Amino acid sequence: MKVFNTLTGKKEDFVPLSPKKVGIYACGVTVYDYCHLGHARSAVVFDVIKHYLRYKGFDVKYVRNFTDIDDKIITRAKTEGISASDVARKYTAEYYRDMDRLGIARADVEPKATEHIEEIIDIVKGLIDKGYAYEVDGDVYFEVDRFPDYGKLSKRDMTEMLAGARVEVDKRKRNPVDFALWKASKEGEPWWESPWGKGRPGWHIECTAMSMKHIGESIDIHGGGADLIFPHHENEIAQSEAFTGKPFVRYWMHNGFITIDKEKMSKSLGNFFTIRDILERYDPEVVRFFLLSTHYRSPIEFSEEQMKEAETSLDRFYTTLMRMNDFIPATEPRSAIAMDKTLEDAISSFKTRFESAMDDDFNTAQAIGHVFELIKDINRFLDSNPQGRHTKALMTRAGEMLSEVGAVLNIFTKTPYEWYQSLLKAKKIPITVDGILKMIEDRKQARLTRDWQRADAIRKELEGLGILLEDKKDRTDWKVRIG
RNA sequence: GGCGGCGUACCCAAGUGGCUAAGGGAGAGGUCUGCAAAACCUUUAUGCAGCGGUUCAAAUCCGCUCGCCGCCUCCA
Repeated sequence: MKVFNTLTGKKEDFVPLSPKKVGIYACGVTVYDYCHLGHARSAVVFDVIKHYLRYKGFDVKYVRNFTDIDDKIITRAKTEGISASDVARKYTAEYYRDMDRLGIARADVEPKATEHIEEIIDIVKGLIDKGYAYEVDGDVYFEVDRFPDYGKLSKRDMTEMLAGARVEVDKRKRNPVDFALWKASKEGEPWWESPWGKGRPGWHIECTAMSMKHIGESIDIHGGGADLIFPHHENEIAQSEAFTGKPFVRYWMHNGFITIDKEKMSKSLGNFFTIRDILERYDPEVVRFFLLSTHYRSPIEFSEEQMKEAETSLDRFYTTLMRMNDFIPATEPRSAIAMDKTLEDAISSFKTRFESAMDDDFNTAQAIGHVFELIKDINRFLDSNPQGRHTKALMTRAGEMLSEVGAVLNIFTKTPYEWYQSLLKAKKIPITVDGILKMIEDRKQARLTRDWQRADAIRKELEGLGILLEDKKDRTDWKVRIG
């Protein structure tokens, strides 16, 4: 397995610290507002990575944190007129609401900064004792000059950074790039007792404390959005390695951004869509498919058109699945045996192809491509009008394989019926399944009497609502129109 | 200004040294169908931003140029 490591800038063989065990720490969210699509991408990507590592037989411990104390939370508390902890509680609940709807499973541990104040204080103390940090007026700063490797992740030189620094220089810092480990609390702000007085943790230190507590001093994979590389992850390395003297992370993994009109989707630009906005219009599976149809490190352009294409692709998948399902119960076990060497080969090699795509730095885009190659082979085979026990076995095998792969990617997991039902809901189509079935029945009567005009009128009426009918040999199926 | 990334067909998107450049969408033609839809078949890049170079061999490596984006401030 190869994994792209931000630290070395290369794809490397994946070798965990202890064989068959993997510790992953992914930076979660600061709970001060609703999550947008960018948060969804990170969550989906690391969720799939976790699933795939388990699929490969690793014993995975996946930790995803919440930053529940921070400047932005405090600011938000003021504007909403509630306490900082209420802000954190509220948006943590909203986070779960969105992620649950997106089908993102809970991490094994979901630690919160405020539940690790003791550990944080211990590390800050340790860093002061070791001479890596200093206290000024109740604030504690990490002294970047004391850590020669500083900049190794984001590949920057401290002296150059100073030249281009847009940061306002805090005179109390020994070096403008020094960053806060602990902040003295101002009047009215939340605080915890510490050796340096009342205060709260800085942003970066919580991840050091929580990853060490829940995984260990060295972890296999640490991930997050690419915007966390600097300063957040750079600072984490400095703190953690200064504190333990050990390498902090073996593989740093960062997902790319979502863009709109080629620009990064972000709060500050205001060009973002919240997860719930998008789920108003699209099925969660469509969102996941959209996010996985591009490699995790590349930027993804968000647009209605892209979402429609994702929906269309999924529809192709489920249409084929419906054909496969149709076939299975309809077959008489005694009828002639049909063989299709091409399909057999495609099925046999499918898992290998899927795995080699995923082994190559979790290339979900290619893996999905392989799924559609198989879909094409299945359709071709089904078009050849096969019969018999052997065919049935092939379809069953193909179906099992698709659902196994689907479980890893967390797409392709519905039944076709569930897919159309949820499209009905996502597109807010004003007719129930029973209503549709009733009209199909009426049309069937019309067709029996060869009343084509009436039959076509019913088809038209449903089409107006966004429902398409497909006449099969023995019945009529309905679908939701895409686009 | 420093650092990093990207530029593959009409659109999206894999592929990073060697068989016919995956897959999806869109378009055109066809098969099938009461009509449709779906599916399938054919078709749409002798070429991978441009120009040079390395190599028996490059979309893939190197250099330059152009264009776009990101990070350097909170950010997934």
